[in-house]
Amino acid sequence: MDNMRNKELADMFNAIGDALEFKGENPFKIIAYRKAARVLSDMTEDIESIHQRGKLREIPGIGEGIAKKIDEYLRTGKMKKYEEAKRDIPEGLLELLSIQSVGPKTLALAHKNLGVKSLSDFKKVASDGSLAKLPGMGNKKVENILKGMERFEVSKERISLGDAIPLVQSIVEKLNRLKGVKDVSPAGSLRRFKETVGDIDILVTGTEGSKIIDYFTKLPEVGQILAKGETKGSVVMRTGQQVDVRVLSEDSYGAALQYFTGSKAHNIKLRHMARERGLKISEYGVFKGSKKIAGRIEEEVYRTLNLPWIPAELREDRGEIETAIDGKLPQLVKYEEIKGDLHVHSKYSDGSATVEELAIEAKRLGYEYIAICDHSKSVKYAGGLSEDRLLEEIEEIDRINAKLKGITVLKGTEVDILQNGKLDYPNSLLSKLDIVVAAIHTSFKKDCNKRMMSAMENPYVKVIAHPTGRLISSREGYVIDINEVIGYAAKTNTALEINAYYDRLDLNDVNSRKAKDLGVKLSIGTDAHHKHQLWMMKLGVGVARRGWLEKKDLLNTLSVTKLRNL
DNA sequence: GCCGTTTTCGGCCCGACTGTTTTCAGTCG
Repeated sequence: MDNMRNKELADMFNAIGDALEFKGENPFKIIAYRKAARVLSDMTEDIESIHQRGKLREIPGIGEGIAKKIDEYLRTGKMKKYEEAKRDIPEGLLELLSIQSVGPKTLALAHKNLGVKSLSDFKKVASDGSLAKLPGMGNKKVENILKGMERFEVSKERISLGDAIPLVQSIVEKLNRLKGVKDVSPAGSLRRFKETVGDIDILVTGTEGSKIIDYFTKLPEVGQILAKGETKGSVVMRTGQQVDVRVLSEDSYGAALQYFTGSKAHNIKLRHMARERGLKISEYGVFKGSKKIAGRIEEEVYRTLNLPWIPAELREDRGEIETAIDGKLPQLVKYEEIKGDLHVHSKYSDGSATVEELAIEAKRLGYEYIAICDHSKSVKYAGGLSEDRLLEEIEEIDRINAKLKGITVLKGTEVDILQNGKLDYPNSLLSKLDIVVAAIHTSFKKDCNKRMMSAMENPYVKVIAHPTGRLISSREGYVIDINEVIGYAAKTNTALEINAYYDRLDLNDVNSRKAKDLGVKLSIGTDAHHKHQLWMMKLGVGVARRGWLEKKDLLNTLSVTKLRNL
């Protein structure tokens, strides 16, 4: 619920952009609207407060025209330009732009000449030959559009990071085994650890491109081949994800990696800077006139602009380039600096592994500790522990700690924050634990701010778990003012969790950064319910890095002793 | 529509591929 106006305005400007594109307006005008939309949704500050201070024009990407429209909307609740854009175009038509090989020109052509208003109209004119007869169209184009429609109907969802990473790992391993392959690296939003990814991009250096592409397109998990050449192969996996592999020469590997990692906004800004210096950046290198001056590694590309290398997770055009110019980039936390997982479930509640199995797996992962935080008694559907059961678990943890060397099991709980704001266990019990994580699991619309704040006032509560409650694939989350929660966490010195479970990633990148800026510590927990889910720590670290977090901002980098004495 | 140590007007990020063309438009990443 945070910054709602920003989101509304961003959606409106994106819609205007789509409409103008459909109408064939000046492309740069369209870019301007989309840029304004992106800036608004990336902003941590509420647009209303900026508006009240009269500082709209100071936001980069917001000029006279768009500032006026924002003002109009915030004052009257309406925006004429937006109403106009919506009025002229049939509902749902612009969604068809997501069909592969269909862009604004093709769609406008079909709409004007053949009256296409929906997917079924569009399919009909594609199949009966009338679309192919239009000027500039032809049989091959229409064939591609029909293929695109098939894919459009199956799924247009972005892939979750938790599904994409294992898939990419297995492809990377297979490519690495092939003779003639030197480097293999994922690029794109996956490398930036964005919470969902569109298509998966993998870059390869090696000789004999066509052999590499041939091998890739014949992998057993490939369902359909979209394109196949000497430098690029594009496929749809049986599981539905699109994967592109590109083969490059070593002397342009860095430039290509930089280019294909994105984000688009980050790259546009870099190319803008290059232009000012009389340079040109492409996926093949940095050029001064026709002379190539960089391209082997990413560092070279950044160096030509007098910039330090910028970690992929920061490349969103959220101030990282300006900060790099000032030489003030954060020392992002590294996965190797994480000493343990601070939120894991065992068989005692709804997990599938025993405490000992989890401890052994944690040790194998190189951790110093793992915190077992099973559910508390009121959470019946998740096998919440009665007070006696928790005491038994505490005793078992003591026995395991005595037995196992090289790993410490921390006694914890994910104690429920009840409807009335009270905790599900008495303080006398909480005092026996190493770490108390508190969370809301019921009544998402009832007094969530008040309940969380009252939990933070409890001296034993060290962490608030999944503070917004959202599920990426399916749920909005609590009705909550996250800014107030973050502010109160700062005041009470309570840490907020970055829940690393792939469908949560909660807090997200932007809110984690906000928390850090207010001096709040963060705690990464996988919320794993199986021992094979502990790897998702990597996703949590990805979110932390996207949130500009450093080692000192996280509880997971503290020693066991310091954690216990929090 | 935005923006300015070359500009308040005239630019605006770059290249490949494909299919339709006979020199280029549209789409994509």
